[in-house]
Amino acid sequence: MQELFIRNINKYGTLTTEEQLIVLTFFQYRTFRKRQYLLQEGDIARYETFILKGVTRTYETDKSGHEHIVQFGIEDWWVGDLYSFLSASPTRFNIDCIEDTCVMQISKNNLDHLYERVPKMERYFRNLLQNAFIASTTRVSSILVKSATERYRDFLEQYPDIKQRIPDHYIASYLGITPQSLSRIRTQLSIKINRILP
Amino acid sequence: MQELFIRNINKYGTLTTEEQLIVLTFFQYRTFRKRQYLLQEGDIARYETFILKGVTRTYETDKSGHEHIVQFGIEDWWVGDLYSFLSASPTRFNIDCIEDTCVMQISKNNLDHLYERVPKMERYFRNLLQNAFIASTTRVSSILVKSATERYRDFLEQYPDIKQRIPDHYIASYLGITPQSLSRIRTQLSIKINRILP
DNA sequence: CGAAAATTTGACATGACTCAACTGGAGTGG
DNA sequence: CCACTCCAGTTGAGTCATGTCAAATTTTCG
Repeated sequence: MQELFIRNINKYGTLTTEEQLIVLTFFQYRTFRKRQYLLQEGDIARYETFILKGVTRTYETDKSGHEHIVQFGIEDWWVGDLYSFLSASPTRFNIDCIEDTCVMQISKNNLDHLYERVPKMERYFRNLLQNAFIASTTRVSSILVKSATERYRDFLEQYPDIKQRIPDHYIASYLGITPQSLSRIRTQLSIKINRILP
Repeated sequence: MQELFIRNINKYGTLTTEEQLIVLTFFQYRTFRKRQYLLQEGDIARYETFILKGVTRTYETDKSGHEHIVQFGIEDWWVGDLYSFLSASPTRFNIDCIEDTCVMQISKNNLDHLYERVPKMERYFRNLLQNAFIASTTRVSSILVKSATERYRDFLEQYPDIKQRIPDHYIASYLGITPQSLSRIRTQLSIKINRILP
């Protein structure tokens, strides 16, 4: 399964077989059960995490106790709290698994060493961060600019396959609305569809 | 003024004097007037931009014609549309100047060459992107989790000096609310303050 | 099968928006 | 330098989208 990881790295500059082996020694393979935490509010994020298989949710709890999902993680994607990881300060996020999940993890120390040992990885992470930043910017713009209905449609389009793997109330939380509102949006949309396909 | 730029780069691994000179050859110094566009919707973002002096706003126009500010740019910060820049596709953002603004700009070609010529810059941009990504994640979380009033207070705290330089209705747009709502929030807050300091 | 969780639905409350009018200050042209 | 315009900011009234609370229904999973 770890070849998914190597393939991901090779997207941004191919590693030699030897480099691949070196890189892997800096990572730790781990598995998590459904509902298990990868990270809990107040912890320091000791690892950055690449998902080989499974789904995670990164969420924050507001002062009235409601959860807000900031990001989903799926195969071939990184999750973590970069701020906590880099500054060794307590995180305000929780990350847990929606499915049983297999990951590769790297510690701050190992990451620092990895950059020295395999300089190509500097470029890999730069590219990764470019994509993550672009995705995050798109998310900001989408929350500001679009209606809940549009955001839901975009979500379905962007993750057509993920729909079956994530309960609706999590999607609602990600969209920034209540499960009740999402339910109403869905009936609205299906009414429209039924007008065309009766 | 350009020493601000060099100092910024040196935050993440010091350049030799020679490297500094090389780096500068890849950049272009430019000035923009207040209200002038750095980038317009539909353009391809040819440059990434470091602000030496001035203030910019990056905004998007929704289908009913309302503007939504995604980011402000001030001294010592980068602005641009990274997606458009990297993919050479038309941008959906506008960037214009709130004050007369001086910048350093680099093209995609020059940036690619720069990485080869001065590999340290790879690390600089990685670190830059880390910070940008963290900032963007914080913004997402803040929009999802906090009320408009809280976000306004956070904004004032985060940019205490910027308040005088940015009209309120831009701040409202950045917060994702109308100028009217912000005005009401402000009177609410001043009422509360006056109760303590009558 | 049965308990717990997820989803839907209804009634009502509320925060934010729209539209519109008014105020005051900044900038411009005669 | 003043008069005028224009734009930002404020305020009020009414509306609407979304939230809250509560309950019914459906689905999931031990």
